[in-house]
Amino acid sequence: MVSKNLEISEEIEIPEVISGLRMTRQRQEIYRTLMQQRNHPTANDVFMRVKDRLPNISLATVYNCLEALVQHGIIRQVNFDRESSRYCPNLSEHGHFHDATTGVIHDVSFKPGINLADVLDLPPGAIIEGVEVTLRGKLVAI
Amino acid sequence: MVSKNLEISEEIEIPEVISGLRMTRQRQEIYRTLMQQRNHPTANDVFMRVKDRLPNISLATVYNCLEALVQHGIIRQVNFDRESSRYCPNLSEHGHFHDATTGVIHDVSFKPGINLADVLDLPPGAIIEGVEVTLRGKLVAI
DNA sequence: TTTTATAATTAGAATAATTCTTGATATTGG
DNA sequence: CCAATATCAAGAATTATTCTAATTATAAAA
Repeated sequence: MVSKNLEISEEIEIPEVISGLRMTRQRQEIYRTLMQQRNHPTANDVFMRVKDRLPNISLATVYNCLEALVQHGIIRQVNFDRESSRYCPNLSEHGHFHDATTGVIHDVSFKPGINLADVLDLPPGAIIEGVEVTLRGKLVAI
Repeated sequence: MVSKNLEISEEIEIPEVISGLRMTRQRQEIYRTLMQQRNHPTANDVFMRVKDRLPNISLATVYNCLEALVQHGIIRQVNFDRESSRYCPNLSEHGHFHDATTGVIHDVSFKPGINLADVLDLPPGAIIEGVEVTLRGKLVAI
C-alpha cells in the first residue's frame, strides 16, 4: 500500500543541531528518511524518497547532506564491492550481510564480548580507526 | 632502483591452465605481476607494469583478465570504500588493514582457530559465500 | 532591523573507474 | 585445414560521484 508510508510517518522530531552539524531542512529530511526506512538506501533512493517533501531538492544536495552526516558521525556509509554506496543510521558497531538472492542487507552484530582486534593478527603498532565487515551469501529457510 | 625489478624477475613459471581457465599470454603476465608485486595494485597499476612485457596490451584487456582470474578464484578483488579495486593473489582467508598515513595495505589473518561465523550474530539460515574484513587506521612505531 | 559574512543549495558540467561494442586475432576441436 | 569459439584491442558509453558557479538562506555584527 503506497500511501500508507506517507500517512504513518509520525514526524520524528529532529534537533536543530546534531554533533555540531546544523540540521538544515534538507539534512533533516534526509536523516528522517534514513531513520524511517532502514533498508540501507543508496543516495539515489534517498533522493527519490525525499522529493515527496522537498520537491526542489537536487541529487547533489543529497550527496552533500549524506556526506555531512557521515563526516559528523551521524550516519554510516556502507560499501559493497563497487556498487553504489549505501547509508545507514545504525551507529552501533556492526557488519552487514548481503543476501544475494533478494538483495536485502541485514545488519549483523558481534556476539557479546567479542572485540574484532582480539580475533585478528594485526600488524604491530596498528591503531584501528574504522572497521568494515561484509558478508555475502544466501538466506535459506530453516 | 628502477631497473632492478626487471632484472630480478626470476620468471615465475605459470601453467597453461589454472582452475579451468586457459592462461593466455596476457593472463600469465598479469598474474605474474600480481605474484611478484604483492602490494595490492589497481587495474591501472597492473596495466602500467605489464606494458613492459606486452607493449600492445590495452587497459580493457587488463580488466578482462583480472575479472577472469577473479571469477575462477585465482586472485581476489579487494575494495576500499569507493576507491579503485585492488587485486591480490593471496587466497588464504584474510582481511586488509589500510594504513591511512602511507596508503599501504597489509594483509591481516585471523588468529588460529577463529571462525568469523562464530563471533557474529548472523541472521538464522544465513549461508556465507564471501567475507570481507577491512580495517582503516594508522601504524605507529612501537 | 539592515548589513555583512558565511554556509548551504541547486543545476548542470566534469571526472574517473569500469563496462560495453565492434571488429580483428588467435586457439581448439573436428 | 576449416569452422566454431574465445580472446584481444581500441575507443565509445555508462554510472556513480564530485566539482563549479551562481543563487539563496542563515547567522553574526553593527
